[in-house]
Amino acid sequence: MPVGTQATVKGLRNEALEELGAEIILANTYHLYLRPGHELVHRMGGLHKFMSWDRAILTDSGGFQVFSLSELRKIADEGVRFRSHIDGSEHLLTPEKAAEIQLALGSDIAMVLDECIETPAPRDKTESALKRTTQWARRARKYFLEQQECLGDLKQWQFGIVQGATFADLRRESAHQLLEIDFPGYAVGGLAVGEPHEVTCEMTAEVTALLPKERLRYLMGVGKPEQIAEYVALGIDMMDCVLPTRAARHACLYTSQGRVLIKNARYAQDQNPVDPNCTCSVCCRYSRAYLRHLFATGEFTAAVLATHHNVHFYLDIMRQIREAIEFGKLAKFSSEMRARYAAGPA
RNA sequence: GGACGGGUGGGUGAGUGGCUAAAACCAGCAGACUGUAAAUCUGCCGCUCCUUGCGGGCUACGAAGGUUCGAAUCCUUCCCCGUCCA
Repeated sequence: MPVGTQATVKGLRNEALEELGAEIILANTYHLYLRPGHELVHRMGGLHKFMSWDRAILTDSGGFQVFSLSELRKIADEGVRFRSHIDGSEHLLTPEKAAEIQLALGSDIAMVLDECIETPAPRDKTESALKRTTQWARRARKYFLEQQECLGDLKQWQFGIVQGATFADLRRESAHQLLEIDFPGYAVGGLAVGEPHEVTCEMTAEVTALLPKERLRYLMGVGKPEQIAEYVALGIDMMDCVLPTRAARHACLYTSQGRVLIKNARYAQDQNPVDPNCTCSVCCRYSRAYLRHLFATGEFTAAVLATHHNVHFYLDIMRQIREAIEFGKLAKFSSEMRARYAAGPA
């Protein structure tokens, strides 16, 4: 899932996303609540209409902002009190409020508010964050079901989020508690935020072992190209990551041959496409030398083209994974990807 | 011809006796980025040597001399550039 925090995937028009085959994108509750405001979006006919995107949208709850904006918020059992990073105003985000905002936005999948903490984290801190996340999930679910009752047939799905940092038993406990609450889909949160990749995999495996295969299992905020197939092999169905879009803006291109840091002087006269094996419209038309020049001169087309390529590359990885699964070759594909990226920049 | 002002590292531009191989910014080179406060952030950026150290040597603030223990900073002469006056 390409990430479009502010109701846009940075650097791409929706036409491009459609052409690239994106079926679902992410948007963010906290950010859209602050600006332009969920009520405004609701009045404009909902997020899909507002941003002119009729494919699926998943809205993150603001739980990640508990982690990333840690200096601007205070957590209590009631919810999270944020000081706006835009104008300093204070806002209380409760599990109910986060659900309400997402209902107003009208996303297809809403996430419950969770407390995402850094890893590694001490056990007592993890336990209290986990306890709170479960309580919040319960409250969010209750609110959501009441609204559903009250408003009739709601198409939106609500997902719970497993926490527990790097403690296997706490991860299992979290999963069990969420299963008890009963969600149509489950996410694994609070990973890839500091711990080694092997630990990310271990924790993911602990959780997917407990979550039902018939329901969607979503690993939040991952990953690097070479890690994606591994997560799928562990039972993950959905992922989102800012890496393809952010790295693109920072001149890092992902290719079939590894990373290409396109600003490097070595590409100044390179007439080859970014990735000779890529079929995206950027690789079909432009050279490495030209892309490097666009970055060197600070043209925003640089970011546009790079983002287009990277998102194509990521979505193509997913297409290849589906194909590999059909042919029973997922493990082989996964190890090939790891080998390709082991060497570092191409 | 005269009166002022000014010449600093690839660029812009601080510095007006020692803490200055010389601020800051830009350019250049390299790196990081994982539910986006990110078109962001970090490191290097005169040459050279080694035992790679808050190490040694050399060169450097228009040029050449001088004063001083010590000069980008003070003095002298010269050369450039800008503005104004004739």
